Amino acid sequence: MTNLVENVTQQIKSVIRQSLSKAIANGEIPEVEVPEISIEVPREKGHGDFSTNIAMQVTKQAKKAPRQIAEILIKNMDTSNTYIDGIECAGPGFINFRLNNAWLYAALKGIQTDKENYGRIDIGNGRKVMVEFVSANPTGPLHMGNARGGALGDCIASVLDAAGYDVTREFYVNDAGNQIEKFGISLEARYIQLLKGEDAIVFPEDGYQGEDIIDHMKDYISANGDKLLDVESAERRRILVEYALPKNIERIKAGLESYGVKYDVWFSEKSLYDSGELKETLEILKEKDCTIENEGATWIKASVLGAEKDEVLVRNNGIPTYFAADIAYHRNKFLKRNFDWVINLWGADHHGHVGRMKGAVSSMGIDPDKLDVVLFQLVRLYRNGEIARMSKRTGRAISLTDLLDEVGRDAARFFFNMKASGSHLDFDLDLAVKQSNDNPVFYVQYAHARICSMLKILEGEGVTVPAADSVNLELLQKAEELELIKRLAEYPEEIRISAQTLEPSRLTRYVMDVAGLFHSFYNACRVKGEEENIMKARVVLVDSARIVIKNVLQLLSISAPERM
RNA sequence: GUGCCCGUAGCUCAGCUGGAUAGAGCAACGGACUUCUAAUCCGUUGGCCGGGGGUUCGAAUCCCUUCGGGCACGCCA
Repeated sequence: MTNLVENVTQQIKSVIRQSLSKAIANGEIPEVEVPEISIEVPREKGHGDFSTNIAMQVTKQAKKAPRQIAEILIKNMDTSNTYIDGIECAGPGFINFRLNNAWLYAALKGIQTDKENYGRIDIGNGRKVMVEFVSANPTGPLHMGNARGGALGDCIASVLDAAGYDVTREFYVNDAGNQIEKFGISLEARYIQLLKGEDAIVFPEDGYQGEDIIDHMKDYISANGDKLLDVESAERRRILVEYALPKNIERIKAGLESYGVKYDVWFSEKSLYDSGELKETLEILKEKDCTIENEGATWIKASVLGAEKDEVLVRNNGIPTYFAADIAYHRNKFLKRNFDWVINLWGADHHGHVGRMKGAVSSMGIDPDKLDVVLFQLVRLYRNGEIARMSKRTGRAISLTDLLDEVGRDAARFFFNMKASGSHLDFDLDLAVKQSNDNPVFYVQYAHARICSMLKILEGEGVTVPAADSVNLELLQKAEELELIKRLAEYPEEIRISAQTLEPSRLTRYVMDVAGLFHSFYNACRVKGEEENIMKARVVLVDSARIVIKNVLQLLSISAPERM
C-alpha cells in the first residue's frame, strides 16, 4: 500500500529528531522534552513542500529564540538518502523543506502498482466497526433526511473500509413498539373509512397522515375485500400491520438499493423483545440501581445518564419506550456482537439523545468513547430558486425515489457528500441535472471520460500504458504535471483524514481538485504526438489520474463513465 | 428559560486539535478551439472571518460575552 506523503513525512520527522538529539548532545540546545513533531504542507508554495513548527514549540523549554533554534537544527540535519533537497528557516521560526521530484515519481509508480487498491491504508488494523444509518421508521416512504443520511452513512462506511477497518453496515428496523401501534391504528382507520365512508371513524390525531397508508388499504381491500370488518380490533390491526409492514420494508430496501446502498445487516427491533434481551437489559439496569419506579413507570436515573432529568424506560402501561429498546440494542452491538467501534448517524433533531445514549452505554460498562454519533443537518431542496417541498410527479412530499427519478443516483450521492455533515445543505435540483461546468458531478466525470477517450485513441495507434519502471518519469517537469502528481500522491492521506474526521465530503472536494488539475494539465500539455519518451511518461501520469478519479468515485458509489 | 449546531467573498461552502500574505466553486468581466472531448482552460474583480473583550511570540481557529439563524427539551421515535 503506497503512501508517499506518509513516507516523506516520516523521513522528515526522523531527520528532525536526529538533528535535535545531536544539538542537545553537543550542547547547542538544552535538554528538552520533544513534543510530537507535526509536519504540514504550507499553504504558500514559496514556503516549500513541507514545513514544521518544532522550533517554536520548544522555544520556552530551550530558552532561545525560535529562529535561533531553527538555525541550530538546520545546521545539524543530515539529509543524505532522503528526498530533501533544501531546508530553510523562515518567518517566525518555521523550518521549510523543499524536496526533489523523486518522491513524486515514486508516487506515480505506487499508483501504477496498486491500481484499484491505491489509496487504501491500514489505520483500522481490521478493527470491527459498525455504521448504523438511515434506520427509517418503516411506517412510510424515505424522506430527504434519510437520503442525506444514506449517502453520508454509506460513504463513511466506505471510507472506513478503505482505511482498513472491518466495516458492517446496519439498518435498525423499528418494527416494534409504539410507532407500530400507531401504524396499525392508522391502517385500521383508513380501512374502515374506505369501506364505510370518511365519517365512519375519526382518524386519530397522532396517526400517520401519509397517502401511502390509504394506498396500502386500497390494495388490501381489492385483494381481500371487507372480511376484516367483523374481526376484533386488536386482531385486525395485527393483520393489517403484518400486511403493510413487510411491503414498506421491501420498498425501503429497494429504494436504498437503487441509491447504491447495500446493508450487511437489517436488525429487527422486535427481535430484542423476542430474544428477551430487552428484558434482560432492564433487569441489569435495575440490579445496578440505575432505575427508579415512579407514577407506575420505570425510569432511568438522570445521574446515570449525566443528564438533568430521569427518562422513562417502561411506561405505566407496561410498554417499554424506544429508549429502552435502544439501550438493549447498543448492548447488543457492543457486548453480544463485540464491535470495537459503533457509529450512528442521526438527524440533527436527535442531538438531545446523544448524551443520554452515551450515558446509558456507559452504565452497561461500555466505554462511551466507543460510540460516535454523527449528526447531520437537515436538507432544503431548491427548484427555480425557491424551496421545493412537493414532488412534481406525485404532488406529495419529495421522497428518495422522487429525488432519484429527478436527478439520478450519481448527482444525489455527490451532492449530499459535498458538504460537511454539520452544515445545512441546500440541494439545488436544477443544478444537479445541469450538464455544464457549474455542476461538479459532471466536471469530475468528464475528466474521467476525457482520460479514457485519450487512452483509447492512443491505444488505436498502438500506444498502451507502459510499465512505470520502463519509462523516464523525470521527463515530467512542467508545473502542471508536478502539481497533478503531488495531488495524486496525497490520496491516501485524504482517506486517513476522512476516516478520522468521519467526513467523506473531504473526498468529493479532493476529487474535484484532481479533476481540475487534470484539466489544467490537459490544456497545458499534449500527450499524443509528443516525443516518444515524453509521451510515454505522460501516458503513465494520465492513467494514474484516471485510477485515482475512478477509485474515489467508486468509493462514493458514483459511476465513472468512459464516454460522455 | 436551558442545551446543541451554524454565522468566512454577491451566492454555496473549505479552512476550526492555534501558525506565515484567509482559500475553492459558482456568479460578473476579459481572453483561448485547423491539433488527444470547449461538459475544458487562462486571467481580472471581489473579505472588519457577525460584533466586542480575553489568553500569547502568534487567533477565522481556544475562552468569555453579545447579536442573528436553525434545532431540541414528550410515559414520541
